[in-house]
Amino acid sequence: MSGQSETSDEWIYDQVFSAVLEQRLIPGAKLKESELCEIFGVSRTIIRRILLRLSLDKVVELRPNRGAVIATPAAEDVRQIFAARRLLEIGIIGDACEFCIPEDTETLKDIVVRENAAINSGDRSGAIRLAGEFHVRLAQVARNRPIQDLLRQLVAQSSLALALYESPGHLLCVDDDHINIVNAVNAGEADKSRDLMALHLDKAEAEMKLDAPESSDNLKAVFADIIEARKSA
Amino acid sequence: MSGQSETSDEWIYDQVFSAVLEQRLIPGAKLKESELCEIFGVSRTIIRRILLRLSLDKVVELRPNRGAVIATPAAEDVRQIFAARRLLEIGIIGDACEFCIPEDTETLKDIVVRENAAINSGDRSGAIRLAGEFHVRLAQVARNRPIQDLLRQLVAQSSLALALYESPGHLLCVDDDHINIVNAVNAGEADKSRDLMALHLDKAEAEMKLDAPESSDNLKAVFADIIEARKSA
DNA sequence: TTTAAAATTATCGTATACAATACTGAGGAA
DNA sequence: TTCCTCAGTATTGTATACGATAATTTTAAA
Repeated sequence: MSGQSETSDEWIYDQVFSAVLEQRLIPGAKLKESELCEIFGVSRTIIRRILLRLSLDKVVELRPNRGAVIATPAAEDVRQIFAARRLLEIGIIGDACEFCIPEDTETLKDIVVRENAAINSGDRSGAIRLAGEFHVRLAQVARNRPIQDLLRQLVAQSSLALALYESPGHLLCVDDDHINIVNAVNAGEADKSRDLMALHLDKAEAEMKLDAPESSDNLKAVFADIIEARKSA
Repeated sequence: MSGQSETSDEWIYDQVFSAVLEQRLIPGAKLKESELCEIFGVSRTIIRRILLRLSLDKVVELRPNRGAVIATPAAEDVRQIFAARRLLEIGIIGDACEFCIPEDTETLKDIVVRENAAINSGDRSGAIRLAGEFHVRLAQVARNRPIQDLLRQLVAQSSLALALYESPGHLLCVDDDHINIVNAVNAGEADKSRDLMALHLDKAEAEMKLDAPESSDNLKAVFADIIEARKSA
């Protein structure tokens, strides 16, 4: 939509998104246009364009005449998001195995290295972002642009979900899932890659406490223990 | 983004999209903002928002400082779009069979009926739109909102591709694919549904002349015969 | 006649102004 | 009190103004 600004837009979009990943912006937080204008030094025209994009990616919710807030996906939404990811990612990994060239392997490994570095240095936003980029890049290796684009949206939503549903105090930790997948894909082992990916996605979903009652705006639910105590008394 | 205008936005978006489906706007056609403003009686603010959405859906291409044009997907893009659709639609149809309730069947059948009516009355835009809606609704029956949203984008791109690549003079004609799929899904026959859907998508892709050289802006390619004739002379 | 460069025009990109809507809090009635 | 109503304020939605970039035409020279 803009020449130089395609970059500026992207930057602001990423800044907001990073704030979500780092839980500086939690689901439900209000995004006042005028404040964002001051922060980023641009007019509402720009901010509103970015809010629209974020809303189309389901990262923020645009409430007519009532402003934008960080989206609050329900547990069921997250399950569906992961179901969609399973379909796409397991579906394309065969092609990824077929088309993977050394350069692709190089790129993927580099992402994993940087991801682990981010985890070790406590760069939460960077780690989540790189984890997401890994999955999107795999779609690129499969040589399917539309799926890559779709996956980008799903990954963004997954990242938001992570901020909402991960166990409190849960720290990101290094595991070998990603690097194992790269190696299997690089070796062209389609079946093994599929299995690894399936397990990895299951694990990622399991890490979120989707079964827990949503930390809701339902006060009775939040203070259920007190209500119980009063009943006994 | 707007209260009443969420509706108005949608309407203008659909009007532009319909023009594409009816080939009143062909790929490459320029969409001048000021003209769209006059036509729809709104300011550039609104038009630009809609153009941004159309571009995110890959229906129009936004060229920085050079305006918007109807997108021109390459043959390879269309193949990838259909590959993505196969993945999603074949992937979810099992769930559709499982969750389908009479009301869903009713809705789907109604779409097919209206689609056939549109075909018979020569309503090209309506027919293509309803055909697309059929596929999107099937994702809804599968109870997966994210996939439904993703499919909506893919279907929009497919429709654009249809305008580009269908055989010249090719008329839409009634076939039983959609109604057969509804019946199989309604009966809960997962395997049969999958097969029908796979064949249907293959057929839809095959109807486009993706192997033909693109009717390009490459003059030498367009007038290759003349060049050959002169060589012989 | 053709080409190249400069001036002109048109269109896009951003900021801002104004209008419409929703939020907030004070005052009054039940 | 507690609830409701009605200012006043704040925030969003749309239109418009202005500056920047690209397209076009004109003009002049080869």
